[in-house]
Amino acid sequence: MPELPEVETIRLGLIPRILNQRLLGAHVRESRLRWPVPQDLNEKVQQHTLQGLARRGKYLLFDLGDGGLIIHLGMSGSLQLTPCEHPPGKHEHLDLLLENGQCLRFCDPRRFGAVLWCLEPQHHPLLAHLGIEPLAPEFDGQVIYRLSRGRSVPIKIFIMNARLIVGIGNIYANESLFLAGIDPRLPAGKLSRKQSHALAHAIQETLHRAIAAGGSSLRDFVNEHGQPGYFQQSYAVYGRAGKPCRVCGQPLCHITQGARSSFYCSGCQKRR
DNA sequence: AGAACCACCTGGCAGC
DNA sequence: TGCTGCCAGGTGGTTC
Repeated sequence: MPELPEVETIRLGLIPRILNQRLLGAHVRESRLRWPVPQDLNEKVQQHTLQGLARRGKYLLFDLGDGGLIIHLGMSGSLQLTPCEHPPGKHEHLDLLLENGQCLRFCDPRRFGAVLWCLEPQHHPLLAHLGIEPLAPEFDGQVIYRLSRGRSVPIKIFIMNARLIVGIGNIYANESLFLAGIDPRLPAGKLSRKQSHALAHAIQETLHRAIAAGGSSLRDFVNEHGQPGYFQQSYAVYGRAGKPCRVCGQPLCHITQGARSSFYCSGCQKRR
């Protein structure tokens, strides 16, 4: 599933290719996404110029000057630049038609994603309650320590809560906690200052590494060129239940937290 | 306010 | 080989 590094990779890849392009319209083939795609999307975007592409958490914000698009890739979404005449596949639900003859094609087999129009995307209700960006300079151990006081939820659930910290999905939550040497079951409020700093550092390190590697966390993820990413090959714990820890050799554990799989090493990751 | 749980969706895969 | 049924997972919403 596209996590923050994948979304950032897509954003960085698209910027030089679509910025300052005029939109000739939008072609919607399937409007039933997480929320319905606006019926009049074609009229909304027509003749607008793509002036910017920002990101908030995993939301991509396309600045069209007078309004903008909010796109979320959900769990299986991707965006590809492709010639307009290229026939769309089964799950390629909509095209944004560019003046250069290409289209930005939105594909999402599971339809958990979203394509919305908004006059002021930065102020959309969906973005209003989002927490701190883990890649922002002000994100550090002090922030984690302060946010986690008085909270009893397991630390893994805590770092995946987008109202507190945005963009950390299941895979990178598992990887970050391993790198920080923290047991995913540890109540957030029990985190020491030292652990908070280790965790902040581990989260940033994990995300930066994934972005540098081209960012991918799902077999069917493709970037804006249609190439698969390769970060999934270097997971330390995710999906490796029963296999030996790459650090200490102990078999890795698998538990369920908040209806999601957690993977950890009981030797390397401590509860205090 | 915080925590727990549910709904949405479909490709992929295990089991028969 | 083909069918059934379960799982994964981000996020907003509901319930406790």
